[in-house]
Amino acid sequence: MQQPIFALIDCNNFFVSCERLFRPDLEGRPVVVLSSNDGCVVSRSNEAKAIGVPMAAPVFKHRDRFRQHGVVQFSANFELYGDLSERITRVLTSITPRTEVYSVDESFLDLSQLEIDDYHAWGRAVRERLLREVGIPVSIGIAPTKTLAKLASEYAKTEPALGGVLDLFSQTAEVRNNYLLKTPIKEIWGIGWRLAPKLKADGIFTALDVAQMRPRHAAQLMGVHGRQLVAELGGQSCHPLQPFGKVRQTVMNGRMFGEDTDEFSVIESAIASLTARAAYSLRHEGLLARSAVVSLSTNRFKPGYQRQQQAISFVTPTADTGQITAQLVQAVQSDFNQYEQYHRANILLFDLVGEQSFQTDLFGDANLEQSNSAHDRLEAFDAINSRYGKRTIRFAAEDLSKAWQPKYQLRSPRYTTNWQELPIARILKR
DNA sequence: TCTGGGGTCCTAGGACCC
DNA sequence: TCTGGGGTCCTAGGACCC
Repeated sequence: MQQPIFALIDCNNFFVSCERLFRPDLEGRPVVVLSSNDGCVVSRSNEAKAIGVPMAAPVFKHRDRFRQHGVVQFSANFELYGDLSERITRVLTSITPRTEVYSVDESFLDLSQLEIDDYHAWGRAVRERLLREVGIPVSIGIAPTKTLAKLASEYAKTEPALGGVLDLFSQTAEVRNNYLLKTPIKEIWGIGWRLAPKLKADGIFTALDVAQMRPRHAAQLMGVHGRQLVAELGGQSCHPLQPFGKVRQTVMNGRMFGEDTDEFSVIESAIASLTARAAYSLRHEGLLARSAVVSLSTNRFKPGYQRQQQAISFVTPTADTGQITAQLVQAVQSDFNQYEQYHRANILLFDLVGEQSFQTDLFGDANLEQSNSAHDRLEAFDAINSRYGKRTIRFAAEDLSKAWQPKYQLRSPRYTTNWQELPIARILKR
């Protein structure tokens, strides 16, 4: 088996870059994209980083700074970002099918089967092509392991002299070690805020220190991940390319409400809507759930924070929106307290099985006819929505109330996925 | 007043069994 | 009834990622 050669293609400030694609007037200005309810900063342009807006900053703490520097704000427009992400994936898979879509803005490619003389030049060409065909700038790191490719892409992003590409694969061990030496541990993929102080207490400060740890020692401090981390930083690959993605284990859907509520009908409406989305994901991927959890909570930043949670399991695995909603609403009702101000609802579907392979319960045969008719009904339901637009038909419970819906006051048009919101070009005669 | 959403994997500890 | 070792399964929580 040939050694893999990984390229990590990482979109620069992805959400902000998507917004700028349709607003070229925002080039050079500080821009941020905000999470649901316009609560936190989730993407920042370089100019926004430069004036000191931290990642995940709560917006209300930075209002003054935003005003002072004329920071342009957008509510997250995931439909737009998802569509542009797919366009990038299409280009990358045309380069090689050995592509793993790691997240909405990152993909790993295995280059070991391609004939490439000069990896840096290859990276530059891919970068140019994505800029030309999709319009999104990327950074590219190339290395013998995913962890090193990730590290390389960070330098490709921040050191302009590299032209957006860092090839650590073709470098000598000495050059590679120099990069490891100047990388603080918290920048390493897999070391977060809990492990970093623990390692520092042990005298480990740089990626090179980690690479030189005894594997046993690393395992003691960080569990099995530690051992893998030492190997990966040393150039020995532990995380193979997963071109077909990982099999999904759960479907989660949760929202903070636009405003807090003590009305059960509002909560019922939220659960119905969250379930509709989650169950659709199941059907879309040909999956059924055997179990679910639903939880309600009050605002965790207010005194008296409460969280209640109920688990249910289904007699027969299901992706039926109506059935799941009914059971979740019933479960939540038992603990509902009319004197609480609820702030958030979450649902989690798990114990997933493929719809082909699921085993019926003891009474499966008796239910078969019923379950087939439910299946046909949902198929028609999804077909209508796919043809005429999302939520063209929906369950009545979803519309009991809109009070829970998050606010997206600053959302840009869905330029590429909604006919009503296409950009309009005007040609001026002169 | 205002603090995101959606995931994965590992581990420690309890319950239960022989 | 108590004692001890060792195995399995389940669950809650921790840690990480984007």
